Amino acid sequence: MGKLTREAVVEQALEIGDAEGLAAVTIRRLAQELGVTPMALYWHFKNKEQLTVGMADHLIEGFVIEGGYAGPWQEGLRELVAGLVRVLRRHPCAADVLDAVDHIEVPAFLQVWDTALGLAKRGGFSRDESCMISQYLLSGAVALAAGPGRHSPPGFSEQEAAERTRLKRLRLQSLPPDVYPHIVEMAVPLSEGSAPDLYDTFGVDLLMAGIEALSARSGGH
Amino acid sequence: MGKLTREAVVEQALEIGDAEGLAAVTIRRLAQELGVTPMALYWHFKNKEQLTVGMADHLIEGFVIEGGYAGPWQEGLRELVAGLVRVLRRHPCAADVLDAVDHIEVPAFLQVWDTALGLAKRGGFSRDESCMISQYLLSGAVALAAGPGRHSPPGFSEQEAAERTRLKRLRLQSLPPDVYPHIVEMAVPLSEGSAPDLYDTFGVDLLMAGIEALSARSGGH
DNA sequence: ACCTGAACACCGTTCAAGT
DNA sequence: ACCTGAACACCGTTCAAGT
Repeated sequence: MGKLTREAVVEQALEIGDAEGLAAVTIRRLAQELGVTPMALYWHFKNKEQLTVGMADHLIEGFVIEGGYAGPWQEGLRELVAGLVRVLRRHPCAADVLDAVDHIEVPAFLQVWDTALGLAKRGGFSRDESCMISQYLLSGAVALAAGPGRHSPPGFSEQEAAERTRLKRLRLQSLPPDVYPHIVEMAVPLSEGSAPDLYDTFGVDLLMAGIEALSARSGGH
Repeated sequence: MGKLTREAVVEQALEIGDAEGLAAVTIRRLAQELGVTPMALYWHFKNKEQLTVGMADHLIEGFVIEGGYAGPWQEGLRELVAGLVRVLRRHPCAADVLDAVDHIEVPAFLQVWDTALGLAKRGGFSRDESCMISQYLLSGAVALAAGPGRHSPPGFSEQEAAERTRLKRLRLQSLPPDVYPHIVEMAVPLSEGSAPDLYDTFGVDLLMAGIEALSARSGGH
C-alpha cells in the first residue's frame, strides 16, 4: 500500500535501531519489516552506508534554530550544544548512528557545524582555534548523548533498565578492591550515573567552561 | 610453528585493524592470517566481542605509571589524559577498538579509570562530580585519539594520506556557500586539521580548562 | 521508474569429532 | 588441552529481468 519511500525506510530503520540496537538494522531485516524484497532498498539508497547517513540526517533534521543565536556567542554555543544533546536523546540509537557515519556526509550535521563555527569566530578565536573548538563541542555533544542517562529502548521496561544498572553495579563491586579501590568504592554512583538531566547539564557546563577559560586566556571577548 | 596463543591472536588482530581498519578484523580472516582454522580461535576467546576486549586491553596495557601522580591533582589528570591519548595514537585503529567495546570489560582501562577517580577526589570534587569528571576526561581522550592527526595506516603512504585530505577539502569547498558559509570559508583548516601535536595539546588544554574552572567555581582546591 | 529472483562471496558460531 | 570438519543461519551486494 504505502509506497516505499526514502523517508519511510529511514524511519523504519530508526525504529528497529531504537528498539533492538543499531546492529539489528540490516538490509534484509529492514526489507522484511517493510514487506518488500531486500533489493528494493537499493533503488532508494546506493548502499547501507548511505542508508545510515540518511538515518543520521533524519535525526538532526530541522534542529538548527533559524533566526536564533543573536545573543552573546557563549549563550549561542551553549544553546546549540544543549539542543543537539536534547535532540539526540530522543532516539536511543542516535549516538551510535552518528558514530557509524562520516559527519561530513550528513547535511543536517554540517548545518549545526557551520553555526558552531560562526559562533566560535564571533568569540574572537582564530581560524584554527574555531575549527578545533567546533569539532570539540560537537563530538562532545555526541559523547554526552551516548553517555549514561540514555533512554532505554521503548521495547524495554523500566524494570529492564533497572536490572541492567544492577548488573553493572554488581560487576563493579565484584572487582578486586586492591587494584581498583576507587571504582569499587564508587560502584553505586558509577553504575547509576546520577540523574540524567543533571548529567547533561554538568556535561554542557564542563564543555563550555573549557571554551570560556581558553577564550579569557587568549584575550578573546 | 609458533603455537597459537591469546597474545599472538590479539597482536595479529591489531596489525590487521591498523592496516585495513577494524572492519577487516574478522574471525575467518584472522585465522587465515595465523595459518589456522577459524574455530581454533574459539578455544582462546569465547566470541568475537571478547577478542575485541582483548585488543583494547592490549592497547592500554602497562600504561598507568605505577608510582606517579604524586604532585598536584591537576597535573596528574593532565598527564593521565595526555598519556592515554599518546598511547592510543600509536595504533590507528585504537580509537575504533575502544568505541566498539564496553570499557567496563577492559582491565587496563579500568585501571586508568581508577587512577582518574582518585585524582578527581583529591581535587575536592564530590562523589558524583568525580564520577562524571573521570568519564568525561576518558571519553574525551578517546575522542581526541579518534580525531584528526590520527596516524595513517602503515600500509598507506604519505601520499595516500595527503590525497585523502585533498579530497576532503574539495568536498567541503564544493558545498553550497549560501547554506554553509563558514564551512566553505574554512575548508582548508578544517580538512588539514592543523599540526597533530598542536591539536592534541589544544584538546587536552580544553578538557582540563573545563575541569579547573568548575573546580574553582565550586570551591575545590 | 520501481521492484523481484537468483546468485555470489562473505560473516559468526555450534557441535561433534579428532589428536 | 588444543584444534579440525561440516553445517547453520545469517550478512551486503550485483546483475539481469520483470512491470
